[in-house]
Formats: sequence, C-alpha cells, structure tokens
Amino acid sequence: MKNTLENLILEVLKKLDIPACAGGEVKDISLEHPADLKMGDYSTNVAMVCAKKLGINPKELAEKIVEELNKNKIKEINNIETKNGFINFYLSRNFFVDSVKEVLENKNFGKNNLFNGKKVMVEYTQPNPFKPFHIGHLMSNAIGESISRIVEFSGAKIVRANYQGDVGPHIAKAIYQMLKNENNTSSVMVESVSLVEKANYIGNSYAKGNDAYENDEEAKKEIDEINRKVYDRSDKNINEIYDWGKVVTLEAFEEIYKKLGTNFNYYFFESIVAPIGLKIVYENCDQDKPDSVFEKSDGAIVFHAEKYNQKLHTRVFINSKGLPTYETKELGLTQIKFEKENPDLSIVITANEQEEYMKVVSKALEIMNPEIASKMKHIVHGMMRLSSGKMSSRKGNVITGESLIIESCDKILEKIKNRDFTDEEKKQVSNDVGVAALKYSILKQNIGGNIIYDADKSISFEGDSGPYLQYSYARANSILEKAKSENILPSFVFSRLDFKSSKRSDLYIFEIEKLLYRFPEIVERSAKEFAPHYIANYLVDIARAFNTFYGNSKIIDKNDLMSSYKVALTLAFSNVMKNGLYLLGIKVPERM
RNA sequence: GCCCUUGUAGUUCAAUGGAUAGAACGAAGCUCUUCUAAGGCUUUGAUGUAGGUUCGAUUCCUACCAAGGGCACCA
Repeated sequence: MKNTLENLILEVLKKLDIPACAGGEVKDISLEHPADLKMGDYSTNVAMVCAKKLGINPKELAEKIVEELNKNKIKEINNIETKNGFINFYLSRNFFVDSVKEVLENKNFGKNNLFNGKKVMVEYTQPNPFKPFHIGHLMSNAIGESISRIVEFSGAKIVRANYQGDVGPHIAKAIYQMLKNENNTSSVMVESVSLVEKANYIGNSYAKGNDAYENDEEAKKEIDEINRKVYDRSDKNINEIYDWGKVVTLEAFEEIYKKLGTNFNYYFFESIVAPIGLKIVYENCDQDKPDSVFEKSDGAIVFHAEKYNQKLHTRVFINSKGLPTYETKELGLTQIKFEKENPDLSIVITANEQEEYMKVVSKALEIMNPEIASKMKHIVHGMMRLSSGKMSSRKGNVITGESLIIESCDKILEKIKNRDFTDEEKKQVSNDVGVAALKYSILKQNIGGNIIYDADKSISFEGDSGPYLQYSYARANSILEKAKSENILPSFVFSRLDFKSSKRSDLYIFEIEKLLYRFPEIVERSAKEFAPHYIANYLVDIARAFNTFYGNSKIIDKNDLMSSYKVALTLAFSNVMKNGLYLLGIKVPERM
C-alpha cells in the first residue's frame, strides 16, 4: 500500500513538472502513519519539502497535488485532503476488510524478508558456573530470546549460543569457601539434596569467597593458588568439587532456561576458548615488527587501541602471569563461532558495562581479520536496578534472577487459586504469566537504558504489563469458543456495509482494523533496529483497542448481522496477539 | 581529567526532524442480573539549563548541569 501511494505521488509530481522532487533525490520526503488516527491512515510532507525547494507557498502546492491525486483515485483510497501542508490519505472500508481477511488467511502474516537467506548467531544470557543466575542474566536472556525470534521471523536462520566462564577467579572463590566448610559441602554432595539447594549452596559459597578475597589477605593467596590448580587440574580434591559443581550449576541453569523458553544450540566455555585466544594474541605479538598488533608492557601483553582511535584505551590481553583475560577469550570465542557456523551476522548481547571493552576487542579484531569484524554486532542493554534500597549484597540477601521468577509466579498462583483449574493447569498458567510479567517489564522499554525494577509494581499486573496482554488474548479466546458453540462463524459478508464513522461502536472497530494491518511494519522495524520494545508497545495499543471494543459492545449476538464480522475481527486480533507475544518470548495461555 | 550512555507528567516508560508530546501506575469519580472487573469510561499533569541549525527540534550540533558505566593485568 505504501509503495502504491508513493508511486501515485511521484506521478503527480512529474505531471506538475516539479523535477527537483519527482526524481526522488530529496531524502526528506516521507510517507508515514500519522500519530493521530484523525489525520488519516497515511500522511506525507511532500508539499512542504518541495515548496521549500521551489520557494512557493506549501499550502497552495499541497492543494494542487491533492487536486491531481483526486483525478485518478484508486479504490483503496476513500479520501485525500490537506491540512497544515500535510497531505493525508484516508483508506476505504474495502482496504481494511481485505487486510483483516489477510490476517486470517495468510499464515505468515507479520513476517518480512529482511534477513532472508542469512544465518545469524545470537549469543546471550552468559551465566557463569558456580555463580548465581542473577538479574542481569535474566535481562540478557529475555532480550536475546526476543531478538532471536524477531530476526528469525524476518527470514534468518538463527543459531542460539551461550558463553560461560568455567575457569577463572570466581570458581576459585566458590571452591575456597566450599573447602573451608568441608562438612557442609560433603553433606550437600549427595543424591537426596535437591538441585535448587545444591545450586544455592554453591552460589552462597561464591558470595562468601568473594568477600574473603577482598577483605582477607591470607584468603586471597589461597584463592589464587586454587585458581592455578583449577587451570592445571593438579589437585584431586579440588577436581572433585569442581566437576561436581560445574554439572550442578549447569543443570540448574537448564531448569531456568526451560521456564524461560530458551533452547541453545551451542554452549561455549572459557576453558575451550582461552587457548585459542592465547594463540591468536601470541601470533600477533612481535616486538621487532613496527606493525605488531599486541605489545609487551610491564610483563603483560596489551593492545594500544588509542593508536587507532583516540577515543579508545589500552587493555591487557594476557596478564603478567601468562593467563588470558576476558579480551583474549573473546577473540578465541569469535574465531570458534566462525569456524563452526560461519554466520553472516554474529550478535553478542551483554550489559552496557562491557561496551567499552568490546570496542577495544573489536578494534583489535578489525586489524587482524576485518571480514569477521564487520560481521560482529554488540548489542548492549542497561542494568536492572531495584527501586527500593532493600537489596544488599553485603547482607547476603541478594535477589537472584531465579528468586524473581519464583516470586512472580507465586503471586500469580495466589491470584488464580480460586479458579476452576486443575493443579497442573494452575502450575502451568502461573509459570507462563509470572515469566511474562518479568519479560514484559524488561522488553517494554528501549533496551539501552537502565531498568528500575519495582517489585511491588511488577506484582500488580494492571495496565501496561505482560499479564494484561495475555489476559486480553484469553478473553478473545473465550469469545471465540463461545462463538463456535453458538455456531457463529467468522465471516466478511456484512463487513463492508452499514458502518458509520459517527457511530461510536463502529469507531472501536475501525481502531482495531487500523492497528491490525500495521503489524508487519512494526515487526520489520523491530528487526531492523533490533528493538523488541516497538512490538511490546504495539501490542499494548492493540490490546487496549480490543478491550475497549470488548467492553463497549456485544460481540456474540444472534440478532446482530454484524456479529460474524466481529468474530472475524476477534480472531484476527487473537492471531496477531499470539504472534506478537511469541516474538517477545512470551507464552499465551488459552485460559487464565 | 578523558571516553561512552541517559535526562520527558508525582513515579515508570513511549514518540522513523512533523500536526494538539502518547501510555501505564498513583490520585478523584463512574461501571459487573450481559461474552473472564487482571477489564472499560471520565478528570488530573511533563520535554534538565543556555545557545545554534531548520519552514518545523523531545529528536541533530555546541556548552553547561545532573545520573549511570568505563578508563592495565576481574568478567
């Protein structure tokens, strides 16, 4: 539709002999949906832009253009008018009814081909064994999963990857603490203890070990020693705890992924990636050559990124003990990704605290392997902070990602306890809705900014929330079932008649129609910008339109000729809502 | 000190350089003998400061102020 209108406008410009604009070389011309539905369905500023070039009155030019446009109006256009220099197009009932029809008939409604034939690898979540699954991992997971689905919906083949630190100081800290509490540790390392308890024990050990590392010189020495032993596997006792703890924490993570709805294709580990990175760095470090990428400095091997871009800074790639840092591991990781899958685009999603490091790593990569570097994309998200000061890591009452999920799900369970569900259904619904509440609160806003998480607010599921969207879907679904039982089938027979723009109940219908056909554009924009929040905001808009319609008119009514079309509209809404929520990684309960 | 990001109703967030800056929460009022009230309908209120570019700036540029992050052997 947009292309059709653009062509019509171009033709008119040619006719009016406005060559400066007719050639299309003016970039400022836009054709878009106006914010206000009263301003029509499409709107263009072409008259204002051209008038400026020609030095004439924009309003007069707009009127001339409208006059020409009206000479051969196509059937999808109802009316064209001009206001304040804008030219507004009003589409006809035919167009809207056909677009609702398309939602029902086209199984691929909403898809686009932005990434057709491309393979895209997305790395996200990245929790570390021996550490708790914290809130940041939850954010990365929600964002990564949603971006994966959106890009997949846009034609790409998606490869989901997770990257985990199975070596390094954090492991040594946890093991140090577990060795100290040997009795407790051995009592946890038995079959009868649940996975959750085991994982909690390890997570708490890490927190205490970390504390000791920072405040106790003796402990620091011991931990450094354990760290070395973890690398070279020279201590039988440590190996035993390490192997056990790694399996336990990874299994606990799998339980969380299951709840969140993620399936990874690859798990990359730092222990595998580190030697590859070391090799790359050593191969590109030669003091005798003036163009050596890496240089020795104070016993470490560093990269002077500021040489290439003064906004960047120097970073250590291999420390003075010969151990690789995060930067070097990242180089190894990237190489392995391209060896295994050779993606057209490789996305890494992390918190924004890693943005500056990544720029340096990416500059080093660019010098050594520009082709791969050009296919890398780093997407950063903000940090989740709690609105109340209740959380304190020192007191040990850290809120983990997992505890947030559990808290949220429990609240839902409480809310639906009197509903007519089996225990199994209750469990399923409370899980789906609880997870939706969290995911939505992460995805509804631009991913770059910090999120202020208010536990109390996320528990109240009103208004702008995941459960609100699910609830709207469940209501629609319940209508569709009732329609089926009363034998009112979706139909378009009376959809083109008897609608009046002056009738309120009809206005509610128009609003849903006007939002429905925009869904594919919204998805495409989300894919182009890797920004799920456009979809989240759109879904709230359409849910609100549907709920208004629902609250103010009766849909199932045997005496109403329009009832079958209203059912068709309800079905179209439920399809779009279902697809939209899928793209956010949110499940849709049929009842709730 | 340098670099990056962010400043929008009381609060949490929207707004591809466009029209009267949208929602939600909160607050006040109304609404279930009718398809799920986790709903619907009213009312209330905002672009950090100072310049610049533009027919038009929340959006782009400059300075300042404020918040967050990063600046060598943690990730």
